[in-house]
Amino acid sequence: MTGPKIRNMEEFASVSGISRPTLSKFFNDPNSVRASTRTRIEAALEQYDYQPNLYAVNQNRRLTKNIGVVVPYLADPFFAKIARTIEEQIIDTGYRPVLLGSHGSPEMEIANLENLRSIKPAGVLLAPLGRASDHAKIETFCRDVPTVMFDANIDMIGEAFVGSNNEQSIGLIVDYLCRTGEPPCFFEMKSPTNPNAFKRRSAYISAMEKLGHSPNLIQTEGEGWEFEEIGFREGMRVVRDRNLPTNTILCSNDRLAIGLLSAAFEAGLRVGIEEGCELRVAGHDDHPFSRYTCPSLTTVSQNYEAIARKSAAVLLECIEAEEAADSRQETLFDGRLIMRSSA
Amino acid sequence: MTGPKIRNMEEFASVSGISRPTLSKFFNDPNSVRASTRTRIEAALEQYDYQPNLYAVNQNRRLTKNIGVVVPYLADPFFAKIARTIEEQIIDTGYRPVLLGSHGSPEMEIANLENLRSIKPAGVLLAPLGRASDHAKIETFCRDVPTVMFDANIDMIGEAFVGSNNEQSIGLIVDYLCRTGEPPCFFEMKSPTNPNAFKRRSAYISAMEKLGHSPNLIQTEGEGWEFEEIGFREGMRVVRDRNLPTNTILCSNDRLAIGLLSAAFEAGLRVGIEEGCELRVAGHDDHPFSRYTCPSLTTVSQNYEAIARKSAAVLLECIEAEEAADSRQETLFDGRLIMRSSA
DNA sequence: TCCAAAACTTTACGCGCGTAAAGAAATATG
DNA sequence: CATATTTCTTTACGCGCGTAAAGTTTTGGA
Repeated sequence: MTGPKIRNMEEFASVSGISRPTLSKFFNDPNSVRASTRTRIEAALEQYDYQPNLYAVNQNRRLTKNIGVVVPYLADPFFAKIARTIEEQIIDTGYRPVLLGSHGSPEMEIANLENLRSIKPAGVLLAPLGRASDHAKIETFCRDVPTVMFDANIDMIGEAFVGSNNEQSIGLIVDYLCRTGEPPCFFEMKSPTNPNAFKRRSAYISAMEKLGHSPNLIQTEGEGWEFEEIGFREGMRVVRDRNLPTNTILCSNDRLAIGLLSAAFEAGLRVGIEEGCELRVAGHDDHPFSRYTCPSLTTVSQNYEAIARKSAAVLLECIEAEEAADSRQETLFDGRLIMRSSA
Repeated sequence: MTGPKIRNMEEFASVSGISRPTLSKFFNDPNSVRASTRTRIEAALEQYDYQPNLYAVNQNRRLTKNIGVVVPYLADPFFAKIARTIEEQIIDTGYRPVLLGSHGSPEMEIANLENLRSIKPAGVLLAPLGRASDHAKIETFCRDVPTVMFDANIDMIGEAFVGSNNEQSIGLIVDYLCRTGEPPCFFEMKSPTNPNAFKRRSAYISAMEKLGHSPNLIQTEGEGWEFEEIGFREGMRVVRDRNLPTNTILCSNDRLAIGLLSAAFEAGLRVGIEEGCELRVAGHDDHPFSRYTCPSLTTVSQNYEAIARKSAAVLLECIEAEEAADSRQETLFDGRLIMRSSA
């Protein structure tokens, strides 16, 4: 960084003694040039600080190094965390992540994709809103740019899907709850925002039936992404009526459980596995805050680290293969039981 | 969208009957052309779907329409929310927000800024890490690109600062707590991650002294952004020792309070304003989850909507003025007391 | 109606880099 | 050491758009 400011690749070529086309190759992929010249270039880079103009590069390359990352709701710490992990993966492989949140809105989800189109991304990692998503438009988008879905699947759309094995994880916790107390009823939204909710519902039902219990669904009203609010409101009703068929509630996700726990607390209902508790509550996802609920929430954690790694890896494969895969692979990771004091 | 795909502005010029330079003006600012031609262009845009190549545009314009938004921690819903609001403001004014989170790391904060440099942003909205930030490097950055700080101030750096009036908001809640019960002690991190913490500490002290009480600080160990964890750990100690000089605790922020409440609950300590409660706990920020703590958290809300609007507005002024302001304005918004059941 | 000002068209160049082609130089192979 | 192969340099063009300059048309005010 001692020399004067370099204005363009031409100038850097003259001061470094390397021809511009070779430099161009180098910046595209440092390993595409001979080791000795690579060393020379890197030495020059230490002296003069230069980096290629991003816009000029991307205008001319047919594929940019940009990778879009779209999540349904950035204010949900779960998505913020998984997005962050994905970003790290992408950066490590030399690409540039572009993070966008859809704020729970299908229109914004499509707007985000259209926006990504204009930066010509090499690929996109999309955690779709799910049921509410505009499937047709997403499919159109996926035909143009390699897209891997994660967290929530949309059948047949995108190059691949990476997510959680809801069948396994719900089975795990239903199993645990039945083993340690009364079989759970299932607390969820009547028309869930998230498509995983449907998988979890049916996973709950089949897990219960396998154990010889009859499933019992508590379906709340409410739309949108204010899950705590919904869990709280409906939880108040459930708790007030006191007409539960069981003392154990399994929530479709942790955020509903957080609202429910809050309602139970306000109603003076003791929740937990300790002596004298009237209710057990369990969640799903191991939300960052579930450790600090009162009582702390028993739940099942998604392996979001693995999901992030795998989805990024699969997308990069697609990109480097430079052609649409002939088959659509789906990868599901198992959940892990997190035993705390609420159930 | 009926016609064939348009490849570039040249083509769009021929099909629309408008010359390319005029189109270029239009896309830069629709109001810079005569109303009649603007109508003609917009009519053509409805028929043929075309939008200028982002990279070609940005390569040649001396200033892009990009605006960087950097927050210290995206997984904190408070920052996710304020960032979202800022993004909306930016989009409304025809700019493109680029959202980056620093993940609590000073290195990543600088890396984010360097990254932004390469996309030549028209300006940047920065919520710095604060104490941990590399002040020198941030200052260097601010000399090159117009930057408005929000949430946390760094003295003399950036074009302006927009944030909360900690003096007022802490005064508000100290006042309330003293009025309705025992004067509070102050629960905070010994070496706080956030610079607002220092302001809040001194605001607490002066508010207490003004009311004729002697201030009392409980300073926890711990570094980083896992505030709930820190609040919980230290809360356990406080609760176990039971040697508080008062039954009222004011936390430096809601996330510490969330951890503290969790600790109190586990220790079987009843928190709240109701009959029979042993402890009152209050927070600061009106964190999205503070409504659902047990008991629900009494706190003071930051006017993040106003902060977001104002900081975006100030930055746009700077950008359109095209010169560094001669003075550095600081705008502080008042907080609002949110009374719930914890205090 | 006339005329100056405003807005437009035409023409042309430049931005910084990707990339193709042909020849020169450096390596690898026997 | 001679030759084949790889890698480099030189040269040249194109990407899509910003923008300046000069000439032409449109507009609006008196």
